[in-house]
Amino acid sequence: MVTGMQSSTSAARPGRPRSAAADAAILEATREALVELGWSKLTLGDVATRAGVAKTTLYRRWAGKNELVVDAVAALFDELELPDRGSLAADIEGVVLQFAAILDLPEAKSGLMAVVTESTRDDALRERIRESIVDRQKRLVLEGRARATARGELPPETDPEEAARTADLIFDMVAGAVVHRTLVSARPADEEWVRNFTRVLLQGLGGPA
Amino acid sequence: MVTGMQSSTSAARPGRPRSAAADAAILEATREALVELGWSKLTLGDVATRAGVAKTTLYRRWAGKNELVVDAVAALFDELELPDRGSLAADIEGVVLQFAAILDLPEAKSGLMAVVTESTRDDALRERIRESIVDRQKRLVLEGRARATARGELPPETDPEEAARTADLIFDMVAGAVVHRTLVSARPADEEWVRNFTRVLLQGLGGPA
DNA sequence: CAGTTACGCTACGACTCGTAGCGAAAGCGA
DNA sequence: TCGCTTTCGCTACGAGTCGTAGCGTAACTG
Repeated sequence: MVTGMQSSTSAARPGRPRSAAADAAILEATREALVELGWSKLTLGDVATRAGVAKTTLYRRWAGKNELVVDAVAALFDELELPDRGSLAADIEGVVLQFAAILDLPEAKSGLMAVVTESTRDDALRERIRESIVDRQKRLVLEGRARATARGELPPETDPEEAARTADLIFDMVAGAVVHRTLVSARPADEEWVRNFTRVLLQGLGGPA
Repeated sequence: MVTGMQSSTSAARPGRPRSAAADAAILEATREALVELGWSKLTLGDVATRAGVAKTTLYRRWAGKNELVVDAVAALFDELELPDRGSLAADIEGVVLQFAAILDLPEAKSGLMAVVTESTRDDALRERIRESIVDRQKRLVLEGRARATARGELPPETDPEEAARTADLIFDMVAGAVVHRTLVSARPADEEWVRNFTRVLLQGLGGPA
């Protein structure tokens, strides 16, 4: 969730507690509005109406459109997993297809890209995106590499700093390619594309066709 | 420029001609406003004031914010070139560094991402982006491959359909990785990163470190 | 000079923004 | 049961932006 609450298990403060149901309804209404209206035409007043809460309630919990949409979209990426398919190539293909399926949702398309756009001028927002979305998924790269190393498909890493750099690079290459394919080229990241992508990623451009 | 004019060298229509200087001033003012205000806070009224034209003039030429920013940003990418550096790796590194430098401009960051975001809900806008930005740069991939094939660094393509698919894949991988590195990871695509990226792209993950 | 188009300017209704103020509701401890 | 505290829904508000219409003037053509 990562709302800006004062967290730290404040454990039963006095007064009326915030409605957890309202939180869920607001986030769901936000995703719904993203699908129907897109980012630019989404208004907080409309979201409040859809969620059945007052506009003021919404402003009491989120600072603005950006923060709200980050939370609404972040949940979509939490279901990503890396099932063990027996080989590095198969593992990559599997997780990339999952990622592509999520990115194919209209609420993910417009929501994620919009907050990334806004983050170019808002460092706090960028940090929030990194915490609640990006860094959480980087685990997939580390896990996949660990498995592949155990299988003997990749040489063991010696320099930990070098290893971290490579992990970041892989993440940028995988996520970047899928996003560009889906949003800019506007063509589906289907099985055939993923197969070709994985081949180039593993064997390079000179590899067998 | 790619404004929606009726083109086809309409050759001296009657009446007062549109001021070319106004076009240039508006696009320049748009880039300036993107730097200072970012996408979401950019208003067409402000752009008109900066450019020294009336707001109505602006609306007579562009349908809205999206179309205006596409034209304002497209020009930034036209200076990309592919100087012959003697090897495929060096060619790639050179053009990627150029691309990264452009993406580092604030007006490119916020402007490009914003219109891509809007294009998820506007097919006409996406097509406009493809025409005036994306497809124009795909030439770099084709040129680089042709050179590499001539040098013997890549096997000659036999199936033209397969060749086109691969070119699209490469473009998504290169552009996507640089964009993700620059905007999402928010770290510089400097020489070291580009060197590592190129190595993985050419030799794959299993290649020598 | 008449015809046509672009221009700058002003004004407008419609909409969204984010906030303030109010009374009522919901939880807590005494 | 009674206060105390916080949240809630609701209404209202000034400020700002949107996109368009109307008007008189400027620029160019035949």
